[in-house]
Amino acid sequence: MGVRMKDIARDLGVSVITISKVLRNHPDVGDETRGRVLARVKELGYRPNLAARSLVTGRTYLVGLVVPDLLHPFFAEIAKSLSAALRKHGYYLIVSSSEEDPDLEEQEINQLLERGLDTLIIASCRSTVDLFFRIEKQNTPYVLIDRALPGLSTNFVGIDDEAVGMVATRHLIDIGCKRIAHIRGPETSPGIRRMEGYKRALAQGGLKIIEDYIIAEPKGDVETRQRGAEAMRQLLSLKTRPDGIFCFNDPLAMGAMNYALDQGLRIPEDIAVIGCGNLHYDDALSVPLSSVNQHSRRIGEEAARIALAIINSKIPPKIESVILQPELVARRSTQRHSAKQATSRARARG
Amino acid sequence: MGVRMKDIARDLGVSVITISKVLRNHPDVGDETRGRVLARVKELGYRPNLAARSLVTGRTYLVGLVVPDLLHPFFAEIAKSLSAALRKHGYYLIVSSSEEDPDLEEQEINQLLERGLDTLIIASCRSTVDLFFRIEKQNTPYVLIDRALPGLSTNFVGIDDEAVGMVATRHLIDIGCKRIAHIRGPETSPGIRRMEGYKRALAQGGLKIIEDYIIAEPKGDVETRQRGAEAMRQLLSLKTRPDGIFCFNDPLAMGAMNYALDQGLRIPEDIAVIGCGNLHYDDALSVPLSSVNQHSRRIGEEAARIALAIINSKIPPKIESVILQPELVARRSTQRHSAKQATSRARARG
DNA sequence: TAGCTTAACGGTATCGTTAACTCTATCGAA
DNA sequence: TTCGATAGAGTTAACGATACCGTTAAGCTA
Repeated sequence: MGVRMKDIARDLGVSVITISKVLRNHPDVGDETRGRVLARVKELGYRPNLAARSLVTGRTYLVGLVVPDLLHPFFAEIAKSLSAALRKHGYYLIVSSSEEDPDLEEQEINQLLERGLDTLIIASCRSTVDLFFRIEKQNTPYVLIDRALPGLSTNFVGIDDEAVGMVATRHLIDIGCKRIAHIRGPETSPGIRRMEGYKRALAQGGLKIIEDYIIAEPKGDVETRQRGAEAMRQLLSLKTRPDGIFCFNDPLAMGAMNYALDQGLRIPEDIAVIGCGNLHYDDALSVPLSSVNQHSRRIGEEAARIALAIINSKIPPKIESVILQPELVARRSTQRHSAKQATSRARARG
Repeated sequence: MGVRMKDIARDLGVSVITISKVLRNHPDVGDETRGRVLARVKELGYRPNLAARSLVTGRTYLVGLVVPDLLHPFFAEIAKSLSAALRKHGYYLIVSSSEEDPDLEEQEINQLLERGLDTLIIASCRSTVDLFFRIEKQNTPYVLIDRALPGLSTNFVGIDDEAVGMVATRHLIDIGCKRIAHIRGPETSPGIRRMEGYKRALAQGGLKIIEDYIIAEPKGDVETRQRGAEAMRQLLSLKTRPDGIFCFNDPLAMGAMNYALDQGLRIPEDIAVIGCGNLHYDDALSVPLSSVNQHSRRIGEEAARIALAIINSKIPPKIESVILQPELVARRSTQRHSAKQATSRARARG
């Protein structure tokens, strides 16, 4: 196809090895020779054949990413920052979406392993660890992100999900909510830990934990927002309805808010709502939604850093765990004490 | 590392070639031998080394995708469906984001070419064709998506952007708008053609084209929504303000809507607004936004089909151009009259 | 001058797979 | 019987790069 080392070597009257050394910055080459080689390399537009290089070095220069949903802005942003960070070091990212389906996730991971990767980065929707033991057997290093797995001590980058639950719930307490409900997420580590944070904040705030106020994410093959609406329906049918709701994520919160608004309730006057994710359209909603920032970009960057560290060290480096702290983003949906602003848009909604 | 063909061959007392033939479904193998090989392959968990395969076949089994913005749901969905479609055929997708920057795009493309790809799929933010001539010289086939380039006859998959402009504008006419404005997108083919469609629909509807009603996308390093708000500000400062607005995309429309609402205007009563993209949060906005569906999933699938066709044909296949037709999604932001009136008008128009 | 170190370069084997042949039975038809 | 066709296997030679080790020449020390 293109021009090979061999061509340049013949051209310059040196050996192929010398070319190879120049390109890899090996010291065993004289300055004059190095200069001639580099000039010719540029002139001929030589590009190394990575397949050949892979074959002998055993590296593929590829990193795989498996996430539950590539369309979710949180994961999309992770993918983007990860890809950019890897690219800077000559590595490329292959992405994969598991659609929150453990079986599909396994299939995707197997396909990626078959492809041959230097590292695998996974936000797993699985609750068991067996698959990961198998990955370890295959000698492909991996980094978990977002979702930790109990009983698996491995590299991890994510947010402190208990703190997420605490920050959000404490904010609701701070604005004066007394009956705070929680719409849960899936039964993965973020879902569990955010609920724990919610409970802990309630306890610290001197509020009782009411089991009826904790709604499991409704099942069914419908959009997340519809599940949020269904959860809100359940909450509103209770004898004493809550006055504040912490939702596992923003789409759930959107669904819940819209259902409440449709029922004629006012947000935040009747019910305050806070989500998590700080999605980029949160402030354009009918009622701008308070949320908790998850630092998706940082997660991608840290995951890239760890991945490269693993790849570049001969011996397995020590296991790293990066836990980021969440950040409250307060908007109108929890703005309990200034009813002034809730005018023009509320009217337009009609 | 893992288990190789050699191991299986030694194990079974046959030659490596036979294993290779079995794995490639070559006919020159007896059924009994084939069975024994497959059984052992499965038992030992053999995975082919793609680097070695690449070296001899000259294929990398990788397809590259370059889009202006990976976080934009339109492109995210294309990436997702493309990746899934390719995976079914043993190909993998590497994604790249150019951030609407032509220079960065060139850099990303060069990096991807260096990596070695079987095909490149590009939604280009460039307006010149020179880069693509260079790509052609490098012998990497490519497919353009979403944005066509004038003077470049090549494989293309996208939507009929003139039809987008016509469908949206005609809808505004149908609901009774008389003074229809347009907030433009970037100066790429979709931006230009949608405006042409807008003008053509106005002409067909017997409305005058008023240059003041055509607002170029405001510049500046701000979010798209803020640009939409700024455009709306300009429109509202006109002596006679428009009563309907077709926006190049949904984020622009969101910004425009929110600005109008904040100014105390009612949507759709005072101004009807329609965007394009049918983003998945359109119906959760303060006023659910009418839009035009761009069939992003189909675009990804068609691009994958063409890419695979190119890869699998020895001779370059004939150039394909797939133009999808847009689809109106009417929501509250254009719900001017009762449904009855709207349909009768549409019927009257023929 | 012998012996040693160091800089600069080259030879050879190898990575795991496939393409393009070649070889050898077996079988049926002439 | 003999010939050729055919099915099923194997032989050989790449593919393009790197690792490992060896070689050479120059410079230095004693």
